[in-house]
Amino acid sequence: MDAKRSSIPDRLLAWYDRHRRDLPWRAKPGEVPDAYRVWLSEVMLQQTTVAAVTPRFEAWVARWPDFASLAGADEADVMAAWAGLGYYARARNLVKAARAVVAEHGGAFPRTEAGLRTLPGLGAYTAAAVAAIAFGERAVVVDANVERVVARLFAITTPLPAARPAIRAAAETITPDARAGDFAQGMMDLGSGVCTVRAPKCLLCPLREACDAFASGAPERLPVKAAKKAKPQRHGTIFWLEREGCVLLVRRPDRGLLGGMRALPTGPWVEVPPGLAEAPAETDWTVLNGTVAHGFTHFDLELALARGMAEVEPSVAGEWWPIDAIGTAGLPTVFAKAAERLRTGR
DNA sequence: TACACGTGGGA
DNA sequence: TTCCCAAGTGT
Repeated sequence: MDAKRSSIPDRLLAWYDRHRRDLPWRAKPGEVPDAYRVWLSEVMLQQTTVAAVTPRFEAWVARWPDFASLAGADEADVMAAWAGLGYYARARNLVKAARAVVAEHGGAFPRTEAGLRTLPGLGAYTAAAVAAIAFGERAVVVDANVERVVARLFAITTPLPAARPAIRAAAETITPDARAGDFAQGMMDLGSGVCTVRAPKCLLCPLREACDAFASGAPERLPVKAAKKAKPQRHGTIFWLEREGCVLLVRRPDRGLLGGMRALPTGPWVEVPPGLAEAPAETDWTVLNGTVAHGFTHFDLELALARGMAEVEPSVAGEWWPIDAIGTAGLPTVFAKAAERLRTGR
């Protein structure tokens, strides 16, 4: 490795010592990291911004401060606590992993990348990040920030995701044996605040002199990404069934979209508006004017809203939830949005 | 490998 | 408004 590359770890660590972000899950210099908090934060931060995670992290650790408390939690409470954060498999896997730690590891988190990797919800990134940050293991931590920084440092022009092996190999060559956790967090802070997607602040970058993309004059062109596919449009109907000041909520199947979450009953989500298909009860439905639009990762959804009074027993299993407490039900955003419209009938 | 899987914020 | 994107994982 040439001299400009060999200086990267020291330069990055020195920059981190001066500019590290103070985050609620991050141990202060000299403190011993709390593995539970490190793990929880890493899972919450998957595809989710620091701004969105911060208040949710604080509320979560106040309620479930360690593996034992989370392992003993009611799964429905956990899912409701996760509502609005998205990617709900993360919450299901948090409970599974906490229970595995208590039942199979004697309450102690595995301390190696390989051991962590066996737990549900800990993939290549999170296992490496926890091993490095919580336990000081030298692990090669590659998230979207690191991908961007490394693609630029080494001027890797292969489009993502095909570039992943080359990026990992390059990251391997600059990962130090000591302070691997600080190095990982430093790379992420650098990617987040300096080596940004648009308009990178190269004049503030400690690695500028080692960066081939900076030398090229157009670092923002890297990394190259593959073109994305168009999102299909789907249509559906949400049903608001009332009885004595309550509304019928169902629990979605454990697998699949919004799995395990409390929800309003819906019909199918399909190419053509399905009308009142699969309504949860026979009644005189009123279809509201207007629709609710919601974008998921891989399709856009337009929902018609139907209101009705329960005159007979519903045809689906569910729970009657007080309408004036609908905010405590832990509904995913798409249903919270619809509920706000339906509650008032507008 | 490719796709399913959420959401809110910035430009 | 629309598009892009964020500390990815599981199948």
